[in-house]
Amino acid sequence: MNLSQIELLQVLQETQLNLSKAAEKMHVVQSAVSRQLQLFEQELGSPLFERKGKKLVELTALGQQVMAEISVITQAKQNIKIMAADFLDSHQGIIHIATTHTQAKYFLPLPIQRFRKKYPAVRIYMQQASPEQLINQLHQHHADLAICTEKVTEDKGLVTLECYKWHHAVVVPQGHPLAEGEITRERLARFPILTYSFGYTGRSMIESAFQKNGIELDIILAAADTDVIKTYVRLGLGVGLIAGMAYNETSDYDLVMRDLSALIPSSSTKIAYLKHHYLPRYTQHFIEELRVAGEEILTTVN
Amino acid sequence: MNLSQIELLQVLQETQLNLSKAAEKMHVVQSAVSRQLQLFEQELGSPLFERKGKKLVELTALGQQVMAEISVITQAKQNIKIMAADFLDSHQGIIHIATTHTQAKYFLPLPIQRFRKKYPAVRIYMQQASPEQLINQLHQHHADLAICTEKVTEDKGLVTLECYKWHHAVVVPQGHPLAEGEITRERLARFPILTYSFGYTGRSMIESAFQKNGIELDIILAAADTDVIKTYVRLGLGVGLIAGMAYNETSDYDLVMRDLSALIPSSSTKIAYLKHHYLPRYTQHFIEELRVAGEEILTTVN
DNA sequence: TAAGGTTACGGCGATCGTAACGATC
DNA sequence: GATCGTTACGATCGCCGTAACCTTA
Repeated sequence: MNLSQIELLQVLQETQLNLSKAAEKMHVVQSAVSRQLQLFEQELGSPLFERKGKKLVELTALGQQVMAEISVITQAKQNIKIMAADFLDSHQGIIHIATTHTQAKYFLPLPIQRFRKKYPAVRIYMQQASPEQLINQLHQHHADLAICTEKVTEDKGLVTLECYKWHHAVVVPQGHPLAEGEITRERLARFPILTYSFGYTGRSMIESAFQKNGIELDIILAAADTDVIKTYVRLGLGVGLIAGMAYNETSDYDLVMRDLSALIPSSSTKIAYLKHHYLPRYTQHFIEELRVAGEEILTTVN
Repeated sequence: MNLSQIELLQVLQETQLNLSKAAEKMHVVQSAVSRQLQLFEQELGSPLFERKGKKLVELTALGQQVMAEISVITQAKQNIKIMAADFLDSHQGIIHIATTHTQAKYFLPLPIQRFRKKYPAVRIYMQQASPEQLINQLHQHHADLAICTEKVTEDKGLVTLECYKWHHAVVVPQGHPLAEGEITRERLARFPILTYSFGYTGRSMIESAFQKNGIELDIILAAADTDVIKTYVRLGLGVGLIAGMAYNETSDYDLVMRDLSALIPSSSTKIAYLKHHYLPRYTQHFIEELRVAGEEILTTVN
């Protein structure tokens, strides 16, 4: 048993058990990985893969058990490298952030700007995806941190930190009936609604708030992206149900925002990362920066 | 980075950072391990050990962090081997049990005998030690299971399962005053006491039961071993305070046992093993056997 | 001077790459 | 015939062992 065999198994999983692709990923010829896999299985005494002809099609029962340990080893090995690099220079490195559009555009700019001032040599790579995909990104080591509102607390392999709480708001064009007067769930439900797609930015909170009261919303457009929602609100398609912090007084001067904290329970945006993933110091500081910015949102809103 | 370097670090810790001893343990010459350590430190970019001259004296801060991951890898690697062996033949293998004298002599014989009937090809290695040492044995991978009454629940790295509850008893020679009449804490405390050493077989329960009531015991002999206690009771040195199941009606016919469940709260014997240690099926069955035997003790006593 | 550690060098074996072949869609 | 995997063989590079040397109790 050696580490390249371990790595091979890890890569095989990422390539749907395709030896050729795995070989390519590992920068060796295909015959090499074929042999290494044979040697490893031989050493263990049982096959790790079910084969159909020569192709690997799935993991054996043993393979599944072993694969769990493989992940542990890969993670630990990774941690050692990160620790050492962090020890050498804790002001240099990369943070891979996976987040949703709303966070990327309306929450992250300030903390990232501040962080970059303190750590100019740390690169920040940001990728957008749906919350479900974010979690995948973490598990596949394509991201170090995920920042989002939905789903992350359910995954047992993740650590989640609360970042900030916020609530939804409705935006309408100036002169729209909802721009004035008290807003109730019933009144809101009379208009066509534009809001987030399932699984995005507190959509679940919207669902539960109205369903619990037996009111059905007429959602005529669902998008992952607040800007798309605003665009169609401006076109007069209906009222926009968006995250409060996604309203910008200057650029959205033509829209009226009305707070819905009384109607929809607050949502909570979290920071998530893999439980056994060592975070270098600069990443820990980045998280601090996020939480500070989160605190500020709380205080400015109140 | 490769697995033998990982193993080297692990072994170095077990040999108090002595390269020569580590080399011997790994069956290679000393110069080989010296070079491998250098290569590894070079790869990481920082030393893992503080050196005094050429000698390694302690871990650096980085070394400590890295060492934690090393243990994880070692454990995972071990697990893979165990899993594979278990998969090949789940009726063959070795169980290393670490336990105290009391358990080894008075509890384990029955379940071990039964287990051996079902798994004749599984070797059982048993070693006796104090509860503290037992925990060390687990951490150093010298034992798979620890069976004892004290301490194991405090260690965060261990899984503990309750095995059975029992209570203390007093043994005296026939004709001794305590052989008759009601036994109270006060009455008991008037006699010289022979019981277990600190940290052994429910000794902590004895302490707390009497201290809480402001009564001091005159413990004139403390042993790790029930048989030693009985021997001196027979010589008339005092009364023996032992675990109830350590009294055997036939072989101890010359002693009188009086139950103390009313005076000393019951003790609980546990099975402990390392949290991330994979247990082969036969070991899981062995644990089952222990718990069945534990159940039986409960029912026969009541 | 014994014990622990490093450095230099030659030899051996593990693992790789090339290449030809087999199977499956 | 394109994709995927296995087998054979020669070449290379990593790692070990021998051995000489350094350093500190």
